[in-house]
Amino acid sequence: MAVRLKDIAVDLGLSVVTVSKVLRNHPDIGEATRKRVLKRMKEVNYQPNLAARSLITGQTWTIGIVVPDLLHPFFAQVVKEISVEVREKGYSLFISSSDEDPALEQQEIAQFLARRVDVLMIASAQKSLETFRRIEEEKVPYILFDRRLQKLDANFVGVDDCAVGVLATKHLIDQGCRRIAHMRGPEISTAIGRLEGYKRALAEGELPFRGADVISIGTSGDHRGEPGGYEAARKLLARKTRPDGIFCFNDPVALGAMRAILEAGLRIPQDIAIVGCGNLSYSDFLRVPLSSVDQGAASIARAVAAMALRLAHSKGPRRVHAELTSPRLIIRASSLRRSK
Amino acid sequence: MAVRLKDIAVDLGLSVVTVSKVLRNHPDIGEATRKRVLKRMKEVNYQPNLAARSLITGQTWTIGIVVPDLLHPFFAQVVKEISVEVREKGYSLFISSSDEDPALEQQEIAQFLARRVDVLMIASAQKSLETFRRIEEEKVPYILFDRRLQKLDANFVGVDDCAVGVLATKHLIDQGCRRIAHMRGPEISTAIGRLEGYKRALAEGELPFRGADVISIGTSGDHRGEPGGYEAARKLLARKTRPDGIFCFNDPVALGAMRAILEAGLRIPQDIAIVGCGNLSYSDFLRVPLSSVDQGAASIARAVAAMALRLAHSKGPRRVHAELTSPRLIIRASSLRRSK
DNA sequence: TTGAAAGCGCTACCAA
DNA sequence: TTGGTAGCGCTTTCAA
Repeated sequence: MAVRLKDIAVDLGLSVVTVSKVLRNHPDIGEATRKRVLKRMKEVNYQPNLAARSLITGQTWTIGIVVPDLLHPFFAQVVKEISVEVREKGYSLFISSSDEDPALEQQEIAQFLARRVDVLMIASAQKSLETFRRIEEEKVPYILFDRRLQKLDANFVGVDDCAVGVLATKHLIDQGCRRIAHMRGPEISTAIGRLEGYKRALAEGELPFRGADVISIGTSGDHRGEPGGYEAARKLLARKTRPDGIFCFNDPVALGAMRAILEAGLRIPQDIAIVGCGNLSYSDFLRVPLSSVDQGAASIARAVAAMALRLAHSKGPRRVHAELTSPRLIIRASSLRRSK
Repeated sequence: MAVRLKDIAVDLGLSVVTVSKVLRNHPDIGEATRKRVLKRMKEVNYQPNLAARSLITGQTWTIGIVVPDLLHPFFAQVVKEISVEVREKGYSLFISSSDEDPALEQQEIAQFLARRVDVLMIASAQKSLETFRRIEEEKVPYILFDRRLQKLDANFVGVDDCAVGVLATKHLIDQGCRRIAHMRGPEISTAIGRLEGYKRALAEGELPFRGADVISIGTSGDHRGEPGGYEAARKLLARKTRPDGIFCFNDPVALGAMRAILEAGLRIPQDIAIVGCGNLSYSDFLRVPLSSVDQGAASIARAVAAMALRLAHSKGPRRVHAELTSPRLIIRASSLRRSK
């Protein structure tokens, strides 16, 4: 049905090989022949069958990306930017949203491996290394982004989560907060890093670290965090001494916390200052505009894409590489207690 | 490098054909042989080379989806849900975010056609029919969603945009608004339909339609609409008589409008009531929680996926089919002037 | 500069 | 029930 190399070859009285060479810009082809072939290709709107090509070359010019939740603006933006970057180089992008389910994620990765993607990009919900060992067996290069696994020495691109925690917490200290709580995320690297940064900033600010001031918002996905933040804040407010600042794992959690605080008749930031993370698109328009640490989705995406293209073209064993990007604090009303 | 059918066949002293038949659950295979083969496949973790299979069968088990902006929550959700639906049936999803650029979109569609996707799903930014004629030439089934083109008789799934306009406008009338403005979107079917619904609701409510009350927010992408809404509202407010209700093409536009209105010292909804469309995730947490028409992204996604699976499996010429889903109004403070 | 032959990994068809 | 043969559309190698 579709036009094949052979059809063009027959039309022009040439061999398939010659036409194939023109297609791939092979140098030893006469100028006249090349022009004739290209002209004919245009005329019949020839599209090479990429499956046939892949079968021989072993390259598919496809990349697979797995994110825990495409609805999360951070991941949506990363995927969008990556799609632009790799398209320019002729790659197509397979997408999968794993819904934070390790089993589903594993299944999708297996699917992508079966499709012989040239590179895999994964913001993983895995707890074990099994899946990655499998990928390594297949010798398909892969890049983790946003989240990494302890004990797994793999390519990685993500924000410096410890710096996120420091930035947010130090800012709250600068704003005069003296009892800062932290609503931490689940047991993944991002939450662990941000907690680490929180502790470090407290230490630098000579404030005591109290284990009770760290409250967990459960194990469900990121953007499901609003109810989690609400519950956590209610618990904090029920205590004898309440915090005067809260660093929230992410923005949805911060929204939930804000809701509970406002409901309790307290003021933000005067009674409790809030900083989130993620810099949600519409943070400016909230009841109290939300201060937030921006992870720089665009620069992460660019770094992932660049690394992927490097990996796709390099042959043989590759050295593992990790890239940390710098977060940026966006100060809004929810944490601004002092005019400068 | 990777395990092939042939390797398994040799290991077990069988022919490639027999192993291939086991792989595909072909009936005429002895139970004993089948078990041996399956066992070995597990052992060596066999993954069939899908490119080789596609080359013969002509099916790739891939679907291509093109959206104008993946960062837009509506499209992110649609893609996410579709990815879940089609994955269950063994399909993988190619994604592309066209950035509302018809040329880029066309290029990506061409890429997907070259990859011989089994179905295409497009929320299109095209103005002309050329691209679609090309797709039809290739006989690849395609589905438009969210937006459709006049004069193009194609498969379509989307919300009933006229109903969106009616729902929003009628609600404003019910809330006592008597001079309702409409901030309309660019020249695409969604904006045209919503405007149509606006007019219809006015007529039903026996309110006059005034051309001047329809104000355009420019041609840039959906989510870029906040500045557009702000500008449009400023213009409306500068007039001698201002509206007491505004139906906005989408939520970002509504946010912009709200900003301008609050800045001008007016109250929402007492002075001006607002209804948007899209039901942004965090509408509840806005300065004034925003009433909005929900397009039902999930049900649109399911309908698109179901239609795609039908098309992928049906042979020969297919009848074109259009499916309209019903919008739902989510009432929040921005339009609630009367308690019931 | 051009092309014949071989083959990528798999499936379709038909014979044993 | 099993398997030989042919071939999907293309690239690779090497000879002309």
